[in-house]
Order: sequence, then structure tokens, then C-alpha cells
Amino acid sequence: MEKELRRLPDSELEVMQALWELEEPICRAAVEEKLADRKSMAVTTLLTLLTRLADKGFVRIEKDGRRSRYVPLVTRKDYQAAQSRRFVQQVCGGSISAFASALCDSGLSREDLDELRRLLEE
Amino acid sequence: MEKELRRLPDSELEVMQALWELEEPICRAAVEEKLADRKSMAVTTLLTLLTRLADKGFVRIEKDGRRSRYVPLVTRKDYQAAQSRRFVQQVCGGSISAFASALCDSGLSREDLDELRRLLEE
DNA sequence: ATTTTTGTTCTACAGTTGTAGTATATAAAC
DNA sequence: GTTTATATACTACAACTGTAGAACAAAAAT
Repeated sequence: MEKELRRLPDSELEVMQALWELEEPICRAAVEEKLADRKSMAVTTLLTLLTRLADKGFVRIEKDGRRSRYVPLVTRKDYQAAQSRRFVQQVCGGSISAFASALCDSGLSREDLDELRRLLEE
Repeated sequence: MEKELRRLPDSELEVMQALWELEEPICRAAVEEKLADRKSMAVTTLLTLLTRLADKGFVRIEKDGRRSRYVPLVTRKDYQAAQSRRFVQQVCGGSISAFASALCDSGLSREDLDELRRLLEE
């Protein structure tokens, strides 16, 4: 669960989020459609980002003639776990109390904070 | 509590962490010394980072002849709170349950997670 | 078969980040 | 007062990020 995954730049992360929401095998058009809501970008921009994600080992590009399928190699869960730890370390200096304060002041609703506390009891 | 603070690049954040740990007024040498432990960089690099932080509104540079003092304009608390929200939104898609899972898988110890839960009960 | 469409790769370019050498101004030492 | 040490500013540059046009290849349409 601690894969030491590098932090992705914003635009690449958005593409990964789209991939994680889709069923494999994923064609470019599907990613494009999924992204359409939050983010609008040229098709070539999306392709560039997918290539960069492949270079970083986050995605495998399976070619099938002119068409390609894009397969996430890192799970959303693993990425979120790795970045959570990075956040506590880097932003909160590893201090749990600083982290807790930050969450309380973060603008999350009381319900959200209660839910979080409850889920941590699992 | 929700100042919509941009995320700082790693190296600039490290300088801010040093500033936050020091008492004002802060001279360059003090920052340098504070940083020496974790991060070694040329003096000019540190100065560059302080200038960039000033450009971004995170630091005010008070000049006094040839010497300067560097005053943080953003509190550690505000920054941590803002980034916490950004993290939950951007990385966990705003899902508290995803966030809770991520924390559980993050490699934080059971004690840390217990402490976090306790602190959230404040 | 030729034209048109479409999916992908290449090339490009400006802005950001990490890092630091060179120049400049000024204070301290002699 | 001239040399020397210092603090800061200016310049530089490669890697990374956001974004996308141009070129190319192959499939679809005519």
C-alpha cells in the first residue's frame, strides 16, 4: 500500500480520474467524453497527457492498428493512499495534530468530519 | 479559513516551513540555518525562492539597507487548512469515504489513526 | 482508386520549478 | 580611502507542465 508514487500534475491527475471511473478497455473517445464535463481540452492535449502518463508508468497504451486502448496501471486506491501520506508528511510536517486542525479548519462540513471520524473507527 | 491559497511547489514550501518555525523578524541567515538540516541549497537558490514567494504574496520582504527581513504573510494554519480541502477535493474527488480509506492505507500507524480520530472529536 | 475523415504522433511554445553563477551595491577591515 | 567580504538582485538554463497546431497514417466514404 505504500508504493511511493510520485505526485501527478493537475492535468494528468484529471485524466487518471477519468480513467479510474471507466471500465476497461478504455478508448480515447471514452476518456474524452468523461472529461468533457469538468475540463475541456483539445484532443491532442488529451493524447499528450495520456502519453506522459504512459512515460511515467501510470498507464499502458495498447495499440490495435490506428486505435489505442488506455489501461491504468496504478489503482486509484493506491494513488490516494500514497498521496495521503505524502500530504501529512510534507504539508503537516508529519504532525497528526496539525493534520487534524487543518481538517477542522478546511471548510469540510461538520457532517463530513463526523463521517470521517466514524469511518476511521472501522 | 478558506483563503483559496495556491499550492506551493515543493522547494518553496520547504522555505515557508522554515519561516513558520522561526520568530520574526527573520533574516536570510536564520532561514538558511533552519533549512540546513533537511535541504542543502546555494544561498542564491534560497534568495530566489524567497523572491518567488514574495511575488506570490506568501512573504513580505522588508528591506533595511543591504539586509532584508522575510515576513510570512500566510500562516501555516491557513495554508494547511486550504491544502487539506484541496486534497480531499482534487485527489479524493470530494469523497470522505475515499479519503478515510486512503488514510487507513496510507501507512500511518494505528496509533496515529486513533489519535486523529480522537482529535476530530474536539 | 481518390477523397475525406479520424486517431495518433511530432513538434512547438510559453509558463513554472529547481538550481545556481555573475554582477552589483554596500558595509566592514585595513 | 582602497581592499575585502557580504547580502541581494539579475541572468541563465534545463526539466516539467499546460496546451495545441501540423504532419502522418489508416480507415471510411464516394
